[in-house]
Amino acid sequence: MSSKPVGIKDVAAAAGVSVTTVSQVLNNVAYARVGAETRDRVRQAASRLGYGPNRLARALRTRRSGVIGVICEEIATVPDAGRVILGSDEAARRRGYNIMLISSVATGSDGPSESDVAELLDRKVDGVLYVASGRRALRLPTRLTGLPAVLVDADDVADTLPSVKPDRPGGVRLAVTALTDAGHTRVGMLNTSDEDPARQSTLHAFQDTLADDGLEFRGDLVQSGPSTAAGGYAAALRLLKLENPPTAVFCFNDAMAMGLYRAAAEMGLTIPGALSVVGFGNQEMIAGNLHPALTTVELPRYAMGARAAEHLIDAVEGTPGTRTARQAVLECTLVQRDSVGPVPLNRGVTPWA
Amino acid sequence: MSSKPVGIKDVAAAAGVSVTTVSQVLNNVAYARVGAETRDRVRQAASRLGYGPNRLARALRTRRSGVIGVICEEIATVPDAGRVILGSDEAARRRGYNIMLISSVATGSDGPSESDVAELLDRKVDGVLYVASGRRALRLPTRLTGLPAVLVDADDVADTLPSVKPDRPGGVRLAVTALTDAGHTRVGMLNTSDEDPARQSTLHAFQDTLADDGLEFRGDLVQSGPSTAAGGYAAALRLLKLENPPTAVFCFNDAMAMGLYRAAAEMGLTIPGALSVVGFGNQEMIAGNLHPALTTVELPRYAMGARAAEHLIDAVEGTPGTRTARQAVLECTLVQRDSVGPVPLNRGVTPWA
DNA sequence: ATGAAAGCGCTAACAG
DNA sequence: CTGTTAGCGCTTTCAT
Repeated sequence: MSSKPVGIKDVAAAAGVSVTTVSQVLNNVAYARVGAETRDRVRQAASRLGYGPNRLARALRTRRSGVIGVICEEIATVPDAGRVILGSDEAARRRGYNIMLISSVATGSDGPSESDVAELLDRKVDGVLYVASGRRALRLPTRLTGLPAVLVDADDVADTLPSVKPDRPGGVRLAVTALTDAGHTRVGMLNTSDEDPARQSTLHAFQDTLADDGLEFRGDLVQSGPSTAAGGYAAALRLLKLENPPTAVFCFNDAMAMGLYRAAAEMGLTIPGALSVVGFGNQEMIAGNLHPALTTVELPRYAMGARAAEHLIDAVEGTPGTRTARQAVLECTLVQRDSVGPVPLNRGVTPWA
Repeated sequence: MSSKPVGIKDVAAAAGVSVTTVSQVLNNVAYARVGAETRDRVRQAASRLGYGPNRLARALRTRRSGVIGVICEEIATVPDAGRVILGSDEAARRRGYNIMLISSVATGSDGPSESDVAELLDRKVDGVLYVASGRRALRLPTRLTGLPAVLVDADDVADTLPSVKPDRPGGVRLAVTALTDAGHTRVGMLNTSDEDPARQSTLHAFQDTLADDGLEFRGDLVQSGPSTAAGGYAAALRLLKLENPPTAVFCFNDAMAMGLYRAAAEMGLTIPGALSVVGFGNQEMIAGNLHPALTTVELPRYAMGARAAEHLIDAVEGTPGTRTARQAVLECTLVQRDSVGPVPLNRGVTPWA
């Protein structure tokens, strides 16, 4: 109630100079030629008064708000949406920007709605970050044209916007290799049967890794189901009841791995003694709480957010036309816990010994 | 690249009126007396040109930005932080506001840092929402004084700010009652042993509910451990190995319930056949994926965010001094799934029959 | 080496 | 009923 906002005039008065000088000193204007002693006086006055520039006024004048709009799909339901937001926020703030967050619902192949974008446009954001919930190709509002934008975990149909995504194939390679490195040669997979853009690519990466390791791919060793624990359980049962079941299983996600745990327990198979498993996604809630704790691969959510923000700000500040690399692909990491072990003695290359 | 931003002047020119008239029409200024025909002309021109007011300029002039700052602790690690943010965003946008998001780390009993608040102040937000990660009492930066603020799931030490929180005791009652309503009389509890503000209150609510249902409270029926699956497992083992174990268990959170599932499985106790369980928190990742699916109580995260935003905006727009109710307490809801059943035949009031 | 003044796009008195 | 004008707080030419 007490303190009225202190403006540039107050600082000028306190320092005994004009507002011009204050502005130039505080903004470190290159060509400004101000005496060293004056500079000090200004800076001291400013900090003594607790002066902070009114960013609204500055934005109006400079046509640069220092705000980036972040449109996030399904923020409430997507696991770890918070991580990418944290990444963008921290990267943005390091460069003097703040983020304006808009949550949206994902509808079909559409990207942000016209009205979401309109709000951001009216707020004069310097650029927009679109955080997708299901890595798919989307169509973008026409109004967005002209504003720098970058996509997180998605492409636009015109393939004209920069995007940053996780290296999913690399991630599955990490997962599968964790298994083969432990000596497993019969490795199975629990894939999703859902309509998911990652379904095919995950399977292919699985096959490729096997091939690179000189292992034969056997179609019956991949079973599918809905990507939930229940789906994983059912698929796992089919997998483990095979005449010649795998000694290790890679799962499409951690929830399916959770289902696999149950199937294994029911069949008296201990993990990792009789069966090794690795998941995907590193849902802490699942992976950290399963017993034994699940080895899985983590998507670089934080880095994706940070990198996207960096790209965006580069585009905002760079000469219009100096677009940087269109696509950034970030590495996943393997989170090693306790679900991978050596090949059980009575199983292995020669089945049922 | 093509369209230059259309301003109020363009609309005025297109409609053949002055900017004043445009402003008044578009803002529905009460006392403005403008002909109906003129209004139409203005509105049509505006929409034809795709005019949207420059919110920065408007804010500068009206001293109201229409932006609320949301400081969120631990956005990346707190489960469902996204839900409260979604709630505040949707509520805010319904009233023409947008949110500027700042993520912060939770440090001790401190609230938002001085610098986080300073950034928001410079941006001229109309108010701030502070979303805490661990419902504790916190100290607020002095600079915040004068700006409307509301706390989500926390109190300030001075107890001077409005806050909105979940009715945890009510939630516990819901959980325990689900058990007693099914006929259980020997109900146990898995409590956290962590330093957690909710530890005591959860226990008390448990006791109170039992008392209200005319049930005796027995200290040995509550076992504690770290609030993880591992902690829940260990505590559950102690509980179930009691000479006279409970037929139903209420858990501090869903992770501990997950541990209880494992303990029960190892001891050959089926859920809900031999043992009923209800969790707390509704972590979908756990509750929905356990088998059988876990009955648990859900915190009103979305509603908390929405309500907090409503409160805040009321305070922003209301006559300074017309503060509404200081505290809002929102109800939890029971999410019924498959982990609660009747009292097993061979157990019950008379133990070991 | 420093200051005066114009103006970013809008709203709100005040005139007509 | 509608138009003119003066700022909101800042940056930035242009004078001095």
